[in-house]
Amino acid sequence: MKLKPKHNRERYAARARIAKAMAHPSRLLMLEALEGKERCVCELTELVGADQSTVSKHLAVLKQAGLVEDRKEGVMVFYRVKVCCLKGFWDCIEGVLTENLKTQQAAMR
Amino acid sequence: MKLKPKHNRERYAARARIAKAMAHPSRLLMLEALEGKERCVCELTELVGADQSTVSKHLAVLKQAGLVEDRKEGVMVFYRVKVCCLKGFWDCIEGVLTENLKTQQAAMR
DNA sequence: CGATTAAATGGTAGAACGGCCATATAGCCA
DNA sequence: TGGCTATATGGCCGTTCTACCATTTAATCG
Repeated sequence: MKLKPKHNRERYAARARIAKAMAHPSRLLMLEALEGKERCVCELTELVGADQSTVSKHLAVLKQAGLVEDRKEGVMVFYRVKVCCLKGFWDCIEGVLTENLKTQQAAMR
Repeated sequence: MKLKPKHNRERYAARARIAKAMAHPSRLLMLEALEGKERCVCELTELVGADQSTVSKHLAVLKQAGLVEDRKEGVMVFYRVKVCCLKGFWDCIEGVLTENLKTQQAAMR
């Protein structure tokens, strides 16, 4: 029995949406900074070193993807990581980078 | 002691390059299809259902990121996954999707 | 209330992406 | 050699992304 292609397409589209949300240096940086420790937008803005509005929009992307959630406290908004599966992601990315380095070194000989 | 920000920036840029290479439905589909089984471009083209040139370019992206490698055999080119750490990636993505579904269902009440 | 501060939103310009078509390249075979 | 097939590449165009600036919104505090 063949799987329904429509469903598969939607499945990969959904996956891609998540991956896309992570596919930016600033967002990765924030994601890592937010693991196990919530931070306000002002702190993240300082960390990233971009305009506050830019950071706010990046956070909206992460939130929309379901990767982070926020909490309002007075004037400030604190963000934190919402999911618990990021380690696998980091390990994978690092694994690829390590692999690439190896390939690159092997190619130099 | 503070870490050098320049290096950190480059590190996150490198990570983002990998994540970006995966952040497309067709590329995710191919990546999964290529796990443990090499396939020619024609087969992948059929699988994805896009123009052959489009698929070829997607494959170039995956290759450039170091995620797949290729092997020429006669007129055909066979691609296969080059890294061994994709499981962590899939698990992470699926984890987020599951989490999102849960959140969504909880919100309906 | 008015001033101040944190964050979000709207607007916009430039860059990057993604699709297809047309074309080039390369290997195979008659 | 000429024709056929599998891939890759170049070009073009519409869409999306990303950054910043300007402005709005919301909460706090005189």
